Amino acid sequence: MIGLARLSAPRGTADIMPQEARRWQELERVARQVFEAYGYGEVRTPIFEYTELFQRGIGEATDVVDKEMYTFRDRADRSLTLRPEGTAGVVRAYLEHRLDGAAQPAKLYYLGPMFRYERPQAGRARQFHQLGAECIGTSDPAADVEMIGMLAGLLRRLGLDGFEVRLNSIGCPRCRPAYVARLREAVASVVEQLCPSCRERYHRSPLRLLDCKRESCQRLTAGVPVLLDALCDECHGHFRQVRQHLDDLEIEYRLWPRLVRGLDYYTKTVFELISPDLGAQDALGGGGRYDGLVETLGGPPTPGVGFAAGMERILLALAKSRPQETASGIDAFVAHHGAEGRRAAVRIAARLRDAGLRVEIDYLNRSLRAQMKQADRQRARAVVIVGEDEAAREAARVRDMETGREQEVPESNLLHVLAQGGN
RNA sequence: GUGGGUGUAGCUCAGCUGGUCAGAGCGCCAGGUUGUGGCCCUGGAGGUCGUGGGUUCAAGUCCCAUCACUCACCCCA
Repeated sequence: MIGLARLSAPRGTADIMPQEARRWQELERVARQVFEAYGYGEVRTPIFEYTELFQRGIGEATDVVDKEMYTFRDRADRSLTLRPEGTAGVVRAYLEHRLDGAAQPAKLYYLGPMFRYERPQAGRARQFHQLGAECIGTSDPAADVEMIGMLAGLLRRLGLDGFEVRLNSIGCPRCRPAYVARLREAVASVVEQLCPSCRERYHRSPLRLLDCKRESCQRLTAGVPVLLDALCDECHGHFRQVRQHLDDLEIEYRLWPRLVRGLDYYTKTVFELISPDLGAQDALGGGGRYDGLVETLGGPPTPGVGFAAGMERILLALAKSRPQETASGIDAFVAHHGAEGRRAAVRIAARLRDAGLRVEIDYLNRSLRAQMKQADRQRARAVVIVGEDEAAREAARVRDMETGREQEVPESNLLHVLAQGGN
């Protein structure tokens, strides 16, 4: 029995206890509703995949693949990895189930745990949860906007509205290499003055030089060519249409020329939704277009676009922007006294529950006074009291906890009285 | 992986420069009310002072290590 003396959930994981779980259920319910409204169907893919899927899909040079994956070998020595994001698995399923041969585009959504080995902090955990959607098989700019609109709509529907939409285009394999070359050239003279991670980026993924948070780096790269000005005609046109659709839908956004993303598969449109209430990890969700991903994973050339949002972060932002709603109470508490009263109480509680009422009963044989206190704490609308006398008459006293009014009711009439919400 | 902060009762926290410092409030349980909640009063249960070493006559209190939590960097959801 090693380490069990401490008994705590592993670092970076958390239990979601009943009170909190209700908020999760509400989020899930609304999310499914929104997804269905947009014509998306749920897909449930495995929690783990072959490691290679993520290496190829997300990109070897990304931080996620390079140092954040939970990778292990199974008993047959296969390398498996707990999924660090949802898109790769969904695209894999799309290909495996030959959705490329079905009606296009395929519209899929998912919901569930993801895993990344990182140092936990506010809004960041090792096991966290994302909800997301993928629209595979169309390069229509309207699909890009559908993603942004769907996520923004979901957040607003939940009661969040302080978020900001940031938008950029990072081009395609036709225009990006030339830009990256120009960028490298422009930065070459100041490389030595950049922060250590930017010096690393300069070699591995120059685009990410653009969104370093350090002021010193920002200053050094201030005059660098702007990605948006370097797009090829196709990417430029696509981006123009994306903006047009956003305007048509009256979705406010800010152009964020330095927004790049940490996963290699993105092309053209990228976006993030930022919350002002979250601290350092302030992205509620983000996504973009990935026109090369399906092909990278072995399928036919197929465009796609998607997004993912952090469920913990949404809940966190919701908690900060909205006063805590009080949990609803139960319909009735059945209090009893004496052996016969207890028998009757057990029977009554079961019947009321069968009828769909939320009913509690004391199993600790406590004094009536203690049972009343318990009922009060659980915010019971009514208390059904059954003592020896009432049991003998096959009746019970019903006390309205709001008004304090009490009346004796025949057992056969209890459901009727309680269903009316008082007496 | 790097840096800062914090670890004392279920929760929020007091415990000054080492010597009744093991406490408070809330919560929980019971009683005050032989069968009746919210307010009030009384009592009770509950703590390896994160863990392991060390210094000292004496260590929540000082030192070292370690673990955990937390915030930030990095990265992202």
